[in-house]
Amino acid sequence: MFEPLPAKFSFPESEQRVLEFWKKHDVFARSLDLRRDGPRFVFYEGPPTANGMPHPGHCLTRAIKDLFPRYKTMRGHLVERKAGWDTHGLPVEVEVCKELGIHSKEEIEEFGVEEFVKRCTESVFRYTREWEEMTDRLGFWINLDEAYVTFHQSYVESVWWGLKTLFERDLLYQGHKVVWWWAQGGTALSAGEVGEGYRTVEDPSVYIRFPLVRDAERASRANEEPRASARPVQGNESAAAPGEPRGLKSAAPHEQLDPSKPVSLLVWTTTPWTLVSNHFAAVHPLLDYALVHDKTGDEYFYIATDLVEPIAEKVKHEFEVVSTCRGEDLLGVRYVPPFDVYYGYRRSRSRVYVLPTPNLEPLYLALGFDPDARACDAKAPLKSSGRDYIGWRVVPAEFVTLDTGTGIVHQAPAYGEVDFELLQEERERFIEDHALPLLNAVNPDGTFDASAPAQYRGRWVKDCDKEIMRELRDRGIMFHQESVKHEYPFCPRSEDDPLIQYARKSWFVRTSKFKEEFLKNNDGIYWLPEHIKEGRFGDFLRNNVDWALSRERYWGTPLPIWGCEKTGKMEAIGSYKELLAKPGIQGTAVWEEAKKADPDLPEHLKVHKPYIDAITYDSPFDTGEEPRASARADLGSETVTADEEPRGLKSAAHRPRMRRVPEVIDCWWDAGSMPFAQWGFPHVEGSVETFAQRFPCDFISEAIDQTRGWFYGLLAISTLLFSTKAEQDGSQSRSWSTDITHSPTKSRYPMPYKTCIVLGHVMGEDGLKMSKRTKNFKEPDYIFDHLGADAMRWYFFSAQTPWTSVRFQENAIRDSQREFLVRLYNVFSFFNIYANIDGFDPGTEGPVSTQSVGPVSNRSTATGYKPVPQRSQIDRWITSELHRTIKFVREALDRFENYPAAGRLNEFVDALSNWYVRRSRDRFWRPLEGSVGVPPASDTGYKPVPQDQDKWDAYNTLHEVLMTLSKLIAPFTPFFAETMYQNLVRGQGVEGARGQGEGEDSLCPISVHLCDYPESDEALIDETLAREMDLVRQVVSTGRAARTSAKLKVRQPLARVEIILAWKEYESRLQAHTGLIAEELNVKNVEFTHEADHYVHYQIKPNFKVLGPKFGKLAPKVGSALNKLDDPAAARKTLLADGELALTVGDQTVTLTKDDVDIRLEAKEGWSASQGRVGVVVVSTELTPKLREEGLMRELIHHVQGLRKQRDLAYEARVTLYVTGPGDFLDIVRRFTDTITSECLAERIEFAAPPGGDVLAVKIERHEVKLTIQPV
RNA sequence: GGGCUCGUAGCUCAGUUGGUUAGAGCGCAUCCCUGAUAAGGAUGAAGUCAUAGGUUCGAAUCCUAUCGGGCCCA
Repeated sequence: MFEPLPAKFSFPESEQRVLEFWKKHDVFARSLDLRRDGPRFVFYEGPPTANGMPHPGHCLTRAIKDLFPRYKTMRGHLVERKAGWDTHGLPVEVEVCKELGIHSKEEIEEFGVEEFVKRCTESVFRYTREWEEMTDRLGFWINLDEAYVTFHQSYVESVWWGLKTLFERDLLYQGHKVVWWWAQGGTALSAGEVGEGYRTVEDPSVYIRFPLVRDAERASRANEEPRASARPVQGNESAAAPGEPRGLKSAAPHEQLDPSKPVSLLVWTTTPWTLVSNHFAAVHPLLDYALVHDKTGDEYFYIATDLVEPIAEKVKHEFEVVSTCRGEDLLGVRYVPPFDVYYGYRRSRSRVYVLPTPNLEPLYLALGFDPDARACDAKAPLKSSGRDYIGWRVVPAEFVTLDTGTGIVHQAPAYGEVDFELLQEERERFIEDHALPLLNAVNPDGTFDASAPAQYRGRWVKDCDKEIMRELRDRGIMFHQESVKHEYPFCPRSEDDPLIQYARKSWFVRTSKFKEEFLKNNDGIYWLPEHIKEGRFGDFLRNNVDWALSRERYWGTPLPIWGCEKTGKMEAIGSYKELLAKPGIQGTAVWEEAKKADPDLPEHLKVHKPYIDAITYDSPFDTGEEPRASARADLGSETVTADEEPRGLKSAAHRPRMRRVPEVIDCWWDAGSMPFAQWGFPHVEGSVETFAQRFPCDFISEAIDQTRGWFYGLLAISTLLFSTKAEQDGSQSRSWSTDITHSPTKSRYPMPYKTCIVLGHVMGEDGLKMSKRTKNFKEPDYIFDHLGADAMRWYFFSAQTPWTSVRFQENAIRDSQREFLVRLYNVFSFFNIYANIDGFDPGTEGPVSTQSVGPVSNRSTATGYKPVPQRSQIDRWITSELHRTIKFVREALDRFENYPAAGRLNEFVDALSNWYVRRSRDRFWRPLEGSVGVPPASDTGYKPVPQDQDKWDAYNTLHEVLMTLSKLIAPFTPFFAETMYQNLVRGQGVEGARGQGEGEDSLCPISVHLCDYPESDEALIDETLAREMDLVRQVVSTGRAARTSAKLKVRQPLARVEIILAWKEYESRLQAHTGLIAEELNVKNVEFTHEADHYVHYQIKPNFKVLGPKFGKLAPKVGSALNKLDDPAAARKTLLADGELALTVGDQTVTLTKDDVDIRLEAKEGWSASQGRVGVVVVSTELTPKLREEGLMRELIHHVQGLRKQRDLAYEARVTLYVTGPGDFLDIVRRFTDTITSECLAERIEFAAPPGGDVLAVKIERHEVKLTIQPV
């Protein structure tokens, strides 16, 4: 007995019961236990952040992450799944700021870092419950109880270990980076965040004069060597001879002019505030530049030659080109910038001088090379010998274009990435890096600092634009001013704050040194889709730049570097324990007191700001040597610096202390460290071994935006720490990694993951990005409650390849559910109903095999069991289809291709429902021999009799198929699979399932998820039968079309169909199935006709695939000649008889063979015929009286069945049928009494008016008939 | 602005190495069937394969450019 299914089956409700069942029996844990000795399949969970509600996109990721581990588990692997939470980063801080109603870093400091950080820990777990519920409800099996958490002490210390290793290998260093800076928030934003915040705004667009310094030195040289002739064209090499300032050798056109004439570079900018910090003017060395005479203002300008006309037109001035030159001729030309603050700066002569701002320190230091000069005249020594000016001269740059501006670009390296790179290039020419200062008149909070002109100090730079422009106009520097609309980024979290590009000191990891290793590693990764490997990801690796690691924020893994306050020398710390073991440790009390004051404070916070910052220790670097001033700034000192009086002297009485640098690190680094940090490697006991067993990983999957996030982080960090190159680098930490990389069982590449499925994004109902504002998507919970988790999962798996973006549409999910799950449910329910009616027993004495169905399966105790090969054709056919499907699905899943696998399952269920069950229905309905309709319960001692064998074959086959299917779909739709399994195999609904261990043995696990994945049995696959059945289905489909066109209902039996096949060999395939075709088409006879010219036209079509290569240019002509054949039927005969056909094409004759052409059939008009791919089917429309009578009988049965349904009678209920009507009709009914009573489960037919009750009056053809049924 | 990717029926998507007649499902319309009923079947309408060039005997497919969407980076 199978637990009867409810009248109204609800997927969501049944899923709830399955969830309870899993929980009650701890099925996930048992599925792991079961495979304890199996080979590992390593899965890494990319940690989500739980500070927001989970949305449909997260469901997709989690569905895919569940599918393959479930599959691998059923294939015998041990697939541990450790969850993780990403808890650090700016988004968390911003979320907390929002709650607190604060904004800037100052406000955070004011609020208190201690409390702030505590709030962050609370914020990141705000939605943990929702996340856990979603995870659970979706059926994503993952160990949430032992999740790794990136802010936990053991995790942080693991990350520290990695960073220390890199620091000691000189792979972690400090440098500058120009970032998109949110000044009000005091932080850099990630590219993604910047991308979100672009808006169209109107900004000033100004053309500015940079008057030239009429350099006497240069001019005299120019006179000696007027216009040097041919020069090499390569930018940098060209201009400067060794030891000479660049450009000095060449002569620029203006040097021929009268020195009293005003000559300027004309530059363009949209950010006037950056002019204060101007350092260079850049030209493209290979572009043409013109010296123009502006007749309107009687002055001279340099601009790019191609822009002379557009600019003249724009400003409505009359320009005259005096002469032209290459950009490289201008290199080294000096100019006067708009502001004097740096240009005119002079190093103080006084012994003690306090700089007004730390931003001046670089300039102050740079002037050390030429202490007596004003900055504009200062020179510093070059590597090549000689000296060059430290600024305010023309430099070469490849990035200069003619798209906008003047072809001469104002350079303020502190506020532009390319500007900054250019500064670095210039620096390369000098012996000392700091010979060229980074000029920066802006504080990190976006206000002008004390080095800026007095009227702008302390004000937000963008607010000063207008006044700066007015000043420049007043001073005659402004040449032209307008405004321009363009895209400019704003802070996406605080929409009124424009971002600025701003150079910050930052810590970098030298990833670029490992580019080759990355690529080698990438080479072995199996990417889906494939193009990621060489495309997006490969490109990213090839263009690798050093990882900017540090963040000037509060909530993140603290950078574990302590520096000597005196010497600036630094060292890295690998763990908290290591830190506490340092000599002269101080500051631990801060944490202890905080903990005492608030015992609930998470212990993990002690490795975080601000507590960790309080810990200092004695410097090991106090060797008495002089400090380097530049080193002092590395400790984040913003304090005033005095000449020759280093800050350290203040504490000279004490031993110098080691203090932590202030930064925290990029949270992507946290996530990328998870392969080892999730185990607390190497500090936690046993973690080295644990890690070694679980590295590298077999499978990860996240959405495409993780390419440069987690995917890169994982690969980069693992390669840096554990690759061959890492070993060669050598370090004291090497012993850790050798354990991993020397393990003979692990291949060195790829690491840290072997397969990566890159998912597309989930879109809203309208195909656009999901948006909380427009609410263009349904919440996951809504789908769970209305359609169920399986429906959502199936939609994700089956609707498209996982890497295309998918619309989250309720209707689409419902449709895919209907197509697969509902259809499958119908079959399942059909089986359930009739198996119970007939008392089919799947075999209770021996357990059902967990292995796939096959001749060896332990099912011999099932009612009427017979091995598959001895069963009927259709049973063998569906079993064969099942095993072909198993094979296909396994192969697809082994390649991590869920989409084709799901598609194949869908096709199988369609074949099962629309062919097997439909074709086999009457086998299930037929009464058991001698039962007189009363089904024998299995306990009445019923013994199968031979007459019933076909019925039991059908039950066995369908049961085997459904049972196997439940396992096959288990990784995809785990809930419904469980429901089916419990019902079919365990013989009950999940809620009634036997308790743990009870009635269970190795062959009958209590859950489908503890079963092995079905194996395909080649012996049961019959490819020939599959092809035949395919052909039959096509013929039947064609035949039905023919009936439709003749307007003959399928109920009406017909005398015969004729099948005309395009190819003779099809006939032999169909011969064995004529009975089936006859039944399906409700005809008495099936005939094959070969020469049927009266039914069909023949067409001889060119087969270009063969003709093309054979005839080349003649092929189209041969083709059209074939299409224009006068008598294709005759040509066909010739071809069939002789094997070849001569054809005249133009003036030549060609010979065609059978392979050169395609013969097609087309039904002639006037026949009830229809054509399909295989041929033409013609139905005979002639109705004999006998056929007509049969049709009437079927019509009658149809109405009776309608009545049964209308009365809601049980399927097996017996009735008495009352019929009245015309005598001739009743005669027919009498003749068919046997058929009617059997089909309608009628005990007898009364030809009398019924004794009351509902009477159905119908018209059957021309007969008025009254019908009534009464249950017996 | 650069890189990657996609653009095929009203919608969602297939379309293998180029082969002349571009498919499926859903939806729609008409009809049928109904003892699986949240079903099932048949037929039909619907496509300048984003656009423009090129290569080729032949292009949805290969090449180039353009337009549009997405993602990543500037």
